[in-house]
Amino acid sequence: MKIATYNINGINGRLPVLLRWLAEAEPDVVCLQELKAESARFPEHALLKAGYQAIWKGEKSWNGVAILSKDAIRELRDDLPGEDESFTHSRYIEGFTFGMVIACLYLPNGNPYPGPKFAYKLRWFSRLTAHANTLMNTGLPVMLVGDYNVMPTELDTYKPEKYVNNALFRKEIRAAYADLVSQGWTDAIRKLYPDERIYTFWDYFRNAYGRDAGLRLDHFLLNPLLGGRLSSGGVDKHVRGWEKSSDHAPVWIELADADQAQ
DNA sequence: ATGACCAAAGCATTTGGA
Repeated sequence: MKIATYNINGINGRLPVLLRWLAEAEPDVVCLQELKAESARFPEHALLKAGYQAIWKGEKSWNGVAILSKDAIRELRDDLPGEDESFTHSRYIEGFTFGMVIACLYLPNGNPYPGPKFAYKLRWFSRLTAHANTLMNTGLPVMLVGDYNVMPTELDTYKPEKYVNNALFRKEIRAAYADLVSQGWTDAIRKLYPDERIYTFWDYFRNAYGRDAGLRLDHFLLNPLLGGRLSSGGVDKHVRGWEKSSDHAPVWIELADADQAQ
């Protein structure tokens, strides 16, 4: 089965692009970020017509996450656990579908560094890591999918030196990512392509896509039950070149059936 | 160092994005 993640950057403005890509790529499950729409404005009907059931959590103007599935999907939670008065953004939704727990997340950008937004990003990350530890120990197949707003290593940006003091690449945030992964998660795309420069985002500015000045920000973290089923994956880079495209491209992986995995 | 391009909100221009 095929699972994808796509920071759509406005689900209503880019609905034609999303539907075109869904018809072409035929993923079974899709995690979406940056809906930029209130929950009531989620295009549920158009997606049902395209064959997808959905769970979502929007908010006015910004953020917003959703999970689409060709099979029934049950919502498990619509935020990370814990208390934080600044935790009002719609950045996390977790569902159960195809026998797996799928967490769809949109980590804060965190710029400018240093500052309160970067501190918020670190706080958000530490709560994700705490909850990830809980999920890791459930005994269920789990994946943490979405826009992490983190380039994990120097291989994940076209120009590492330019990003040393950027919130997407600061050493604290790379350390937080490495700390999360060390719980036993597999970074699926990096596992499949250990040495390649693979990007999932190209800025609208400065012809970044044309110059391939990209960043790898969208990740699949698989727990060991799913890591053994990973069979392929990639970035639908051409979609970034479409008219009215998001600044991110869809990323996808394929898993072998549970009974075929070893 | 700056600005370049987008969407949303709301109807001009600001804000956030990464």
